[in-house]
Amino acid sequence: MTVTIRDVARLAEVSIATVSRVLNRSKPVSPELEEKVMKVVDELGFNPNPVARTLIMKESLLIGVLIPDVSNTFISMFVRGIEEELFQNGYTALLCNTNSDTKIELHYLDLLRKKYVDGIVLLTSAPKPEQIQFFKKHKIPVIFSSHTDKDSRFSCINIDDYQASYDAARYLIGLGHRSIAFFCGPMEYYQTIRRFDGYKQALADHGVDYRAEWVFDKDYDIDSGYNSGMELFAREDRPTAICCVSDMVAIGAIRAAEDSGLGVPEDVSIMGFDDIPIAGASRPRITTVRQPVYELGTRSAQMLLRQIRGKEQYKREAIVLPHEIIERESCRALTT
Amino acid sequence: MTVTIRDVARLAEVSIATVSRVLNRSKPVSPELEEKVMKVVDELGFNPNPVARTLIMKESLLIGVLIPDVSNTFISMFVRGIEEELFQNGYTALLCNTNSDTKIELHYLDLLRKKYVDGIVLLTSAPKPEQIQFFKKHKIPVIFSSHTDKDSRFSCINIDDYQASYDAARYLIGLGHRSIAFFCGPMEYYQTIRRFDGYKQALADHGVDYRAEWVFDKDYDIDSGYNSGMELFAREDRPTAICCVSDMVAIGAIRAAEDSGLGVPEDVSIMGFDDIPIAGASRPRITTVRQPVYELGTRSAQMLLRQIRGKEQYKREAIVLPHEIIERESCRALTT
DNA sequence: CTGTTAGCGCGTTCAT
DNA sequence: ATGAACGCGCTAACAG
Repeated sequence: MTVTIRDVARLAEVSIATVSRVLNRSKPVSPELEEKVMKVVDELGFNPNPVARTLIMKESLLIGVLIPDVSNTFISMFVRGIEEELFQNGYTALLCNTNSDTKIELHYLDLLRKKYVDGIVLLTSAPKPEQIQFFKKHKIPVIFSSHTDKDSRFSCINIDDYQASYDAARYLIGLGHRSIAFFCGPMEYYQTIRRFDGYKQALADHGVDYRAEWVFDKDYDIDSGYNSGMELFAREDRPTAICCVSDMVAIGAIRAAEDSGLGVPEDVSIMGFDDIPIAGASRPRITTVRQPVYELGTRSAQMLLRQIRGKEQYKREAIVLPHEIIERESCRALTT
Repeated sequence: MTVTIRDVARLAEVSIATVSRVLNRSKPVSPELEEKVMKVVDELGFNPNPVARTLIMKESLLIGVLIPDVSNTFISMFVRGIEEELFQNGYTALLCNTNSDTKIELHYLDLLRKKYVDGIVLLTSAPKPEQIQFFKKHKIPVIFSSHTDKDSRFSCINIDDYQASYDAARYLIGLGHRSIAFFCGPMEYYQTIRRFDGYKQALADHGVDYRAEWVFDKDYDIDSGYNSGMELFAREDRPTAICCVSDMVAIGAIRAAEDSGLGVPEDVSIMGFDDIPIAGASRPRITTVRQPVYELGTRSAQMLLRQIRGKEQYKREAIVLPHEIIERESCRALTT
């Protein structure tokens, strides 16, 4: 049925070793034989079986991509970047949604190892001890994305979450706001903590009061933004601006504002994060902190490939990509 | 380094055949030996190497997922459904973005075959002859999603695109609209054609004029909707309503309306398609045709697994999932 | 430069 | 019920 290296060898009247050598250029072969082999290979449409190859070489051209949830736009754009880069290099992505559940993450990690993936890109809520442990033990090339993982010895790529959040808050302060709420993610997330710190520092540096009751730590989705918004807007004492942890949260918050009879940005300024496509098209267009998502993906893949190819010589990299404030319509200057 | 079946056999003082038999329950083994084996398996934490297994069994527990682009929300939700179901059953998804490019599709198809994927879920613009050819030749289990592929012998799952589009147009007609534009996808897409037919039939059945200059066949994204909108709204002779091929197109169209000084739904009613989360949160909330995306994904996976497990006995299935019109704020009744 | 041979790790006959 | 031996398709020593 399927044509094997043996069939090629027989028809070309050479040994299987020779066929293997011309196909992999692993050792010199005389031009005549090479031609004979290639001819038969073309005729038969021979394709080396990658599984058999993996069994020996311990390399599969497979990359594991561990993420919380693809249906999140930010993540799917990130994945798209990874996949694009991997494809260019002959690798394929194994998609693993974990919901940030530690058990599922570990389960997948183990599965990926057994499938001999050549490397793993990890996008997780925080670099968990179990994960660190896993990669210390198994030495599988890995990139931690969206983390700035100082202590550990693993490569990582991220924006500067602290600074980005600081900049967002400062931007609002620059607009004249003195009461700024913060709609962030769960406080177990390393990312959340960094951004929260940036936010607080910006307030502190500019003499703006920090108010714990204006911090809502729900999740990254629309509903979280909406619920936080409805809760906040029902109070008498409202802030004039809100920093959101994602554009989706911002959209939920804007929705909540309208449902509470508040105008954005007339009554309350709302700032997003990520700059997904919808941010520039929604009403109002959302002022946001742009992350180079797609590039985060391609760069992750590139780093991982460098690591895979560099083997032992590879030196850990820690890349920080620039963020940028995109001014649009959802935040206005306070002219008291 | 890695523990193999041989290590287990040695420590348990049995043959590797016995170990294999208890692990796969392929043949009866005496209780005593079974216990001995399991004990050693646990102690060593032995995991059979799936690659070696694949080489013999020709099954990999890998499923190829061929899609145009994950970063499209509709698609990423679909993929999420697939992945969730596969995970429950011990399978893993290989993600393949093709941009609907026939060459890339074929390239991936061939790659997947060589990796011995157990099956493939295909979400493509149209069931192309090359694809039909491929699956006739290689007999790999496959599900065509978002296609109602009558002629072919392959299983498929979809909503009724024709009827859904018909219903959308009729809904608008029921609201009193008599001039309805259609923002659809590329006419090479089978899906586009079906929906276009449904739209035209609805107009015909209700005595509404069809106007070719009100049909814009761009793409499924925000920009397409925006560009079509800007072009249409610049004209003197405008329709009172628009049927869009996706919620993203609707969002672009709404944006274009506002940029053209038009209110939605006061000046123009705009209807979406898909009902992605953003549809219910954007301003105005988008009236749309709901597709059960996530279920489309899980059902696709289930069908594929049935096919894989049923082998020869499996009979082709063609499932049509229900759609539903979700009334929200972007369409209004015309009170002339 | 080329061919022969021994595995990679596992499932499965074929004898016992 | 159990074990020895073979082979899945390929790469990499090892001879020549």
